[in-house]
Amino acid sequence: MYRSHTCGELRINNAGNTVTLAGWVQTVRKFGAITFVDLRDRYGITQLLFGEELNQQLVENPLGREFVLQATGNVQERSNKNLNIPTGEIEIVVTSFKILNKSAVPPFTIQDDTDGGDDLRMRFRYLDLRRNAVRKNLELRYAVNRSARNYLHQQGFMDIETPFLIKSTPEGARDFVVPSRMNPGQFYALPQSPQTFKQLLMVSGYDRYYQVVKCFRDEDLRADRQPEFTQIDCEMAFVEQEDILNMFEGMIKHIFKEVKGIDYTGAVERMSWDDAMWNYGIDKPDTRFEMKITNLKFPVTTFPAYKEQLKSSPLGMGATGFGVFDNAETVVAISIPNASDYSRKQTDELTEWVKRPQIGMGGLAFVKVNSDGTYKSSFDKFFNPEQLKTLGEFCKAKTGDLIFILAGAEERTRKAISELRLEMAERMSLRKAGEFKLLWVLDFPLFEYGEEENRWNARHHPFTSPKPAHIEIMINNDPAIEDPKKYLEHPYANIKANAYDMVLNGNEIGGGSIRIFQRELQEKMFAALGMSKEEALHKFGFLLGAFEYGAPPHGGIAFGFDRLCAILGGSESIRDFIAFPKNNAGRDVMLDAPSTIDQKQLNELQIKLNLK
RNA sequence: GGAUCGGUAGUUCAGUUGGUUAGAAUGCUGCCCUGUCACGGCAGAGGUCGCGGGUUCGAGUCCCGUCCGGUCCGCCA
Repeated sequence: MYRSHTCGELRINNAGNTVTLAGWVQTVRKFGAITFVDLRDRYGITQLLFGEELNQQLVENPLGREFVLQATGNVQERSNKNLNIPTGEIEIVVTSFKILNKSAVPPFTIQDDTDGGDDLRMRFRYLDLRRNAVRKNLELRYAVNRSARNYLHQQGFMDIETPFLIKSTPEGARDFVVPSRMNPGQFYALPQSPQTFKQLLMVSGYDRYYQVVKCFRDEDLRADRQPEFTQIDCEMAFVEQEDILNMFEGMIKHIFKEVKGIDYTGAVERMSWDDAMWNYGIDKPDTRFEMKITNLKFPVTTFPAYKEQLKSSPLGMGATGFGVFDNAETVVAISIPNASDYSRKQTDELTEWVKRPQIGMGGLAFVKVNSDGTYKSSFDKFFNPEQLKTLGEFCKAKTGDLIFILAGAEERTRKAISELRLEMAERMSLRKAGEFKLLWVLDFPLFEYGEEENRWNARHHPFTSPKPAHIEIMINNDPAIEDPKKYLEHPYANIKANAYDMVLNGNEIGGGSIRIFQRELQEKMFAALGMSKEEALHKFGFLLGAFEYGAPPHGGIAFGFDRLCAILGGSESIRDFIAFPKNNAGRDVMLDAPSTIDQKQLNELQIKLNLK
């Protein structure tokens, strides 16, 4: 028996017991004749007291940081208690000890506030994982996993594993490929998601499926993106959108309750994609705060429903004399409350901020609504006080507001104002850490225009069904785009999908759709994406075939598990919620992977390298 | 594919307009210390300033290239 207790469980009522502990040496504090040792395991820290009679043994067997130590002794109440730790009222008076293993001096301190940098911590991830901060994240991850599984199990979902070695279908993301030794010249692909398998399971009658499953995408990384990542992947048969939204709203609320102790009361807010883009400039708005954008000018084709607003806008029709506005396709504004006292330095700094290549705007115009009711703008040369007042009122600006205005090409400008909105919210401390705000974004466009090939791409994926009312548009119109500049006028641009995203604090945490389940419509969809009949059969023949044998209506959703954990843990980066993550170049710096392979292996695979 | 920030002691960092022997904290080693828990005190060891080239009387500092790491844009159905 190595231990009778963990290092986290002994309390004052254990006083008098004889116990044996095993763990890692956190610190050694020597005081002449007596020595204190903090012994750590993943359950906590317990103080060991080595008395005078053990001095000689300690000289012969010196202890160092991270040594693995087994100690037997008696629990006693401390004379000086440490109320900062749960075991702080007691200590173990050691009677005998044994060094189970020595340790080299660790390259960084194993403490909550470690001195180790990110790179070093990743290289020695097995040491980093000993730290409380990282361990807490993995514990949170496990709690979320368990909670999701519990909920889904209660709801009758069945966990079914799907294969990792599958067929490459390079539609969306790049596939990771795996050469097949037994089939020279042929390759498996690792799944970007179990999408088609879960649909086949619906055809097979497993009408409630889920899996906490690894997915693989060979694309460039970000702080919140890894080449292999985990999804909570779910699918249901005989459901419509409303059923899915209710079921998975329930799941997230269940997780909030079990993991964070938060009662998320009331229904999750719902917003159409059009409204999200119109009011926030992005399809995943952070709704913890308002600060909606005002559309002063925009292409009618993008927002046909708002034609009237364009007419009433002070910039919408005709020339103002200010070229920046007059020449822009889109002009959008946000009012920042209580910011009219921003200095020249601050507005200059924000101007530089929007001019960075990542944002890419030409400049930043502003209007201050002064406390005396007057308006002061960065373009006073072109606008008289009356015009400024009209503009300010149109933006619904209040006294003390600072209105920022961006002008430029539709897509870029809308994205920029959305970034500026988040940046200003950050500066005004409106993105509160402990607050969680969920949102469903609905009615996404089914297609998006692909400039490179001048054709339609599936915005979600090619298995997403159109809104029932829009199926006719698809069937009755040719997908071909004659004039690339007028793609927005093509009937396909108006087709909305039965697709939905769940957004948490401005992060997409899940997305899904009601699927196509009839062969004809699925074929029509492949054709719309520029796939020939032969190509569709070659890539997805199995699915089209399955649809001929009684495919039920079905739909589903997948949650980004790593990201969900990171947000619940209050972090921007998902790496500390993954035990062994990759760096931003897709490398595992601990394993030093990827790496070259032996010529023997290449020969077996009949692969010849052709490196540039 | 692109932008940007960084790389100096085991570690985290400082290092001025280019100028004598490159510093601090922490860690490490040794000695002292019977109530610490970020213990304390004294002493000591520890550096190819990422790498290569260039400018210069002289480069950690300036220039070019390259490698490594962080963040972002493109990309991510």
